Amino acid sequence: MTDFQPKSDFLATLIERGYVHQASDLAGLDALAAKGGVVAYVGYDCTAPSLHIGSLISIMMLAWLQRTGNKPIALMGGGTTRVGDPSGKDETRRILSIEDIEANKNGIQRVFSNLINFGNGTIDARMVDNAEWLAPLNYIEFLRDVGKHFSVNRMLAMDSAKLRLEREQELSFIEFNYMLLQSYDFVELARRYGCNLQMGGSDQWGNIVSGIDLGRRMGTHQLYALTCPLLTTASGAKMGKTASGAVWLNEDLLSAYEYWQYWRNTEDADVSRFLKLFTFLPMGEIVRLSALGGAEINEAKKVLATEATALVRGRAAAEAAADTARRAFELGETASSLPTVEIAAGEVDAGLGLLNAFLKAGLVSGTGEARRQIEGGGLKVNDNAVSDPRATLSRSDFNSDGAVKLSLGKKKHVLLKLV
RNA sequence: GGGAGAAUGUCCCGAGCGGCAAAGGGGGCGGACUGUAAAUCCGCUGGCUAAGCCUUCGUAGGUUCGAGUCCUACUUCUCCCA
Repeated sequence: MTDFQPKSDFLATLIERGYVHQASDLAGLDALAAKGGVVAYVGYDCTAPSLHIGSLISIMMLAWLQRTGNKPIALMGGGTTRVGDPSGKDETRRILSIEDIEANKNGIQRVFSNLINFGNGTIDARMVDNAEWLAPLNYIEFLRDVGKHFSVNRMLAMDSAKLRLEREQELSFIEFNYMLLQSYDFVELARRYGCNLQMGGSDQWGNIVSGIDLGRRMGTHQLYALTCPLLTTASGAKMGKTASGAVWLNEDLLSAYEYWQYWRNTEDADVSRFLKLFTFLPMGEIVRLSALGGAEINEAKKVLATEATALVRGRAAAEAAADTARRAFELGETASSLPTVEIAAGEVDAGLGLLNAFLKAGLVSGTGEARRQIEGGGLKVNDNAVSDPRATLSRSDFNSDGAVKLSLGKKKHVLLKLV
């Protein structure tokens, strides 16, 4: 892959920035991309009300595709989610109701318009839902038209099924069918929209290639596959997980400030890779930032955080998050833009215990945890460590704006504000 | 259909002669060191109105002063035979 010299901007960019893990026919795809002839899709399951950063790479691939003169399609798995993809999963996922799937779909769709332009022009992106053609399918017809092209022997040999079988874990028939549906999606998109490339995470390789195969058997034009690596951090953790859960792309599930913080806390060894994958910064700038050593690399992390946040949440939100962080961490100020929780003045006057104050602020999950954190020196009120679990909050702890700063550890701060 | 085994702390894996809030590990959180990094070291990791009280070992009963541990039934999963 490294010795391939792409002629198209699309592949040149993707390869240079580290998006490419595996591809079915690089030369053929390159030729197509060089003349702006690629129509590529990525499918997204509707299993949660928002995508998280695990899906961000593939969205970036769609964005680059458009920026290099080709047409992206974002496919919502409104149909396939009713079945459940077994790829890379140990256990059967619970089957979601159709209402949940629809609600999730509505949440997921929102992110895309930040990164991709939708419309009716040749290069404008399309958003489609595979429920459109999967839901009305007739079982017998589907078996005759599509099912006959699949070999169970071959399907059993593919990783998604093989792993389950080897580990003697349940693989239900409904999941086993997922591959057929995803393959059929590819064919359907080829027929409807001239789609000729499917991209996705490396765990999707089997499903994608089997779609190419189905396309050939069902007489579509030549189809291509391109996968990106599944991301882990330099220290091996899966990306997108934090203490409080996934790193969501939607604002209502994770504030811009917290999203910015996620990127700010990137490990040194990941900075260069993430700048390439999760920003549109030109390579020259990335090379310069990546060369920063020691404490200076923090500058690069701030750029990464702001750029990555701007992509998904908008430039203004990203700048605001950066500013909040700068005040809180570098100037030691109590920035009024920190996450804020309101509290009734009467509650404070009645004598509010610190334990419960931290609980209200959402910094601890219970007073038990608050007690433990006090023992470990992890709780601070207005930057002063708390030592007495029986202490209470009083009016004098609040500043002139009627706010106290409660902190858990060095990074998590919440303002309690009187109302 | 017959036989054998398993289910443990609401993140996961996993020990547990009738005295158990229950070993150990991973993960996570906090502290120290740093640079809001990694690595390393230390502490914590059921809930609460907290020297006490309450609720936990698949479900429901039973034996016992006392049950995660013994008995019975049920549920689910795995394996072997058919």
